[in-house]
Amino acid sequence: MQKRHINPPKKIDLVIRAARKLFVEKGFRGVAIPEIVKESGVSVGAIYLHFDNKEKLAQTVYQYTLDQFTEQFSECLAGRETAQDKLSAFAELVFELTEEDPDMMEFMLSACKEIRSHLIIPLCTSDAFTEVQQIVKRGITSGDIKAGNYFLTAISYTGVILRAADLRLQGIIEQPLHDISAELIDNAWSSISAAPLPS
Amino acid sequence: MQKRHINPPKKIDLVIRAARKLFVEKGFRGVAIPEIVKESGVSVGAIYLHFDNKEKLAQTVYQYTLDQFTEQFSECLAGRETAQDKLSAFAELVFELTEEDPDMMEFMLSACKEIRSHLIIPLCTSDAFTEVQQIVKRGITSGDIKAGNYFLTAISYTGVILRAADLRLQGIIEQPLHDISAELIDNAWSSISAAPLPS
DNA sequence: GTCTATAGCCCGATAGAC
DNA sequence: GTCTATCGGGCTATAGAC
Repeated sequence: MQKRHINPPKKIDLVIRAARKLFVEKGFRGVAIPEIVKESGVSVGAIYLHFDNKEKLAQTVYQYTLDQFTEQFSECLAGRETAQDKLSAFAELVFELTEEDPDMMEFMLSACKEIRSHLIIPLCTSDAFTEVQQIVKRGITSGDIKAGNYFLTAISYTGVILRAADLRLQGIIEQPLHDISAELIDNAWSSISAAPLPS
Repeated sequence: MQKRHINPPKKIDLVIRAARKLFVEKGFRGVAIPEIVKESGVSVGAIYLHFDNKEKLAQTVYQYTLDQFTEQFSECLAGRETAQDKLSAFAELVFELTEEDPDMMEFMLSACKEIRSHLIIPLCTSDAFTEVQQIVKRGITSGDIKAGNYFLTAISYTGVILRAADLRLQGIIEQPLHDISAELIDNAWSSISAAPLPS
């Protein structure tokens, strides 16, 4: 759908990564351009050559992050057949990214809220999240997932998963999510499953 | 525990309310003191007489908001007996506040994340949220709620509820939460309930 | 294309009259 | 206690050398 490349030329990529890291640490308005210069090694002039302004830069960071997530989610879905398996794949990806690339995850979940542009796509209408909604929709049709408003069902599942990721990113959950993912995924699935789980 | 009053003298209250509204709209760093002056009708000097600096003001707003929520939650619990009823009361309060006092709810959920003070209490260790955890803990003991880590169980329930509130505040959910609260509360409870629901 | 230097603006916090 | 006026600092974005 979007034309952006996941691997843009090196310098731009450096700027995006550095900006994302700093946005997560200090918030969009808390980061000054000179800091991005220091973190990325790219000069002010070069940054403004590639991005119209700070806001545009942040939007690019957001789109870059969304694309990254969507691509990884697509890969994770390979070989997953049932709705339950596909949703588990979503949860596992979220948990893995939370541990391995916390900047990315935190930016996706909350740092981006500071960018108040009207043009920005809300997370839950992004490709990966609409795909989750479609998985749920088909799961309802096939009888695996309880009947109901598919959007509400989808956010119930993702609500459990994303809240855990959020609390882990804030340092409130101290264990790696991998250690507790089974319990969380079980809770999330229970919230939307059609049949009671066999004990 | 804390000594703050819920109803401080009028002028301070005006400043807190105005600041919270603006923080939600534009973020902590996006709000200039002169704007708070205009919104509250209280002058710069008066603001700095009562609050050491902008950061302290934000912390006061946060504590004020938490106290407000805790007090209302306590009232809502009156007459609720079972764990399920008590958690429903939590959910209903969140939904009601999301509709009736969106500034308060949005500030509590996310605007406060911008205040990076080390002294700030995370939401889920605040009085109201630790109370939810205790409700869950007792529910596990009594057999109403499935066995497991009580903290993870609590965040699973609240995850469903808070995500719905968040999406409503962002305008992504278009119906008033009251219209869909039954389905959401059912999903949240299913995620942690010990027994399968009777169909 | 890439850099440094700086113009121009706005903000937080204070000083000092009332 | 409350106000207005203002200072000093730090920011974004640009200008202009290389």
